[in-house]
Amino acid sequence: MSKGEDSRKEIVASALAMASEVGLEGVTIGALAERTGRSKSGLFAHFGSKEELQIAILDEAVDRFVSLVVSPALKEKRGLPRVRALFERWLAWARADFMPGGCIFMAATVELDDRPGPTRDRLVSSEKDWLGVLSGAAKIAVDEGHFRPDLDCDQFAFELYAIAHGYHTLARLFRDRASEKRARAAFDRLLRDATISTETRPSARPSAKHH
Amino acid sequence: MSKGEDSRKEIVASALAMASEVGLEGVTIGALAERTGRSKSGLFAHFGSKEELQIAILDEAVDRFVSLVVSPALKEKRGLPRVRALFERWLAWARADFMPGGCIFMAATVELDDRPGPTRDRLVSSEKDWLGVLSGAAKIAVDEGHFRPDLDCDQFAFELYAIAHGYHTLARLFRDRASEKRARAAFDRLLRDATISTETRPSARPSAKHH
DNA sequence: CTGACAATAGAACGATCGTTCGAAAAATCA
DNA sequence: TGATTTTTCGAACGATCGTTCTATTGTCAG
Repeated sequence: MSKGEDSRKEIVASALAMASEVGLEGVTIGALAERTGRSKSGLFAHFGSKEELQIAILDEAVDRFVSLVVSPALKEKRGLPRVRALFERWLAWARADFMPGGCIFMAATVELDDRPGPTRDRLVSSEKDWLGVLSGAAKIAVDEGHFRPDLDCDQFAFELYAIAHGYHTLARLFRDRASEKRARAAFDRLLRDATISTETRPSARPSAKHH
Repeated sequence: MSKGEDSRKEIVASALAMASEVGLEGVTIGALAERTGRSKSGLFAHFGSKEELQIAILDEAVDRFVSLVVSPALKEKRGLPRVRALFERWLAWARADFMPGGCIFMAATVELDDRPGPTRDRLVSSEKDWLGVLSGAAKIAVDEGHFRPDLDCDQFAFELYAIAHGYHTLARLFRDRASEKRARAAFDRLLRDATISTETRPSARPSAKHH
């Protein structure tokens, strides 16, 4: 690896940590330069614009997310074990030490939801992918017979997403461990509901088809 | 009302709208002055510091939240109707036209969770209050016999909180109406679980309760 | 109408923002 | 090694940041 790639990697890693604390916009060229012991212009030359730096941060985060959350979970057995792994690793991701300010995606979502542009586009597509992974994992669990056949997998993904966001928000705001227990309890309830077949519920009839 | 109070109100209202789009830190004195047709220093004099302006924004948001969400819901019948009203009004709040950038509390939470100070303290206490209202409403529903007696009301509040945050996040990120349906479905599932007593869950049994 | 006081404006402050440019230093290749 | 390219730096740019002054305007009671 060339020298340039090396220092770019190092800069982006530092920028990722910084962005998790102060947001993508809060990662200032000057502050990042000082943090990494470089000159403003020397650092700036690696990216060409602040927007490119922000995209580099998001790309780095996606890479790490895939290698720390998605890939390991895909090595778990298909179905319920994989769904569990995705959830557990997601929780762990949100407290990763290289993001001392919390999940960068959740921070970026709030920051970018009103600012059209390539940075936002990158975030939207990666979040869409992630929801697809969650929904797909649920679908596999259905196929494996772990979940009920009429489960709405997109709905399952939404609720999983909501639980993780609720956990993250409250854990960071109140600085306690309680919300982790709450999140796990909510996840258990979600699993219970996905597992139990519909005919055991009052108003449901044994359905053959889903979708 | 004096002239000063009048313009302060007007400034804060404009600042609230702006903060929902660009965050509390993004509300710059200069931009806000131009937006409200005033001089920087004239506007600044109303607050004395940017931090005070941010607190004023949060206070204004709390006032509106109470009068648009909490108070009306408290006029609903105790128990389930009130819980429903809190949820529905919360969803509506998140799309209020005076916050074109979405819920200010959710934006502020991400922005302030790493920045200790009076602004963060204000936010934390108001979020704690809100979770207390939700939990309390669930408790009343238990007392009224609408929810099962062994319901964990704090857990209920957490899950309601998570659903609303998931809705808000995805609605703003993907700019579609789908997440509203998802949120309502998740809420229904939450209610179903809070309603059915625990002993009916493992095995199927036609319950008497429905809404 | 006048005097007191509140509200707003204008100009300027040092600091920092993202960005540009040309030169020095370091790394790479012949 | 010498030549060349890549990487880094220092200085400066105009713009904007929050904030502080002083001066001017507007409001309102006596």
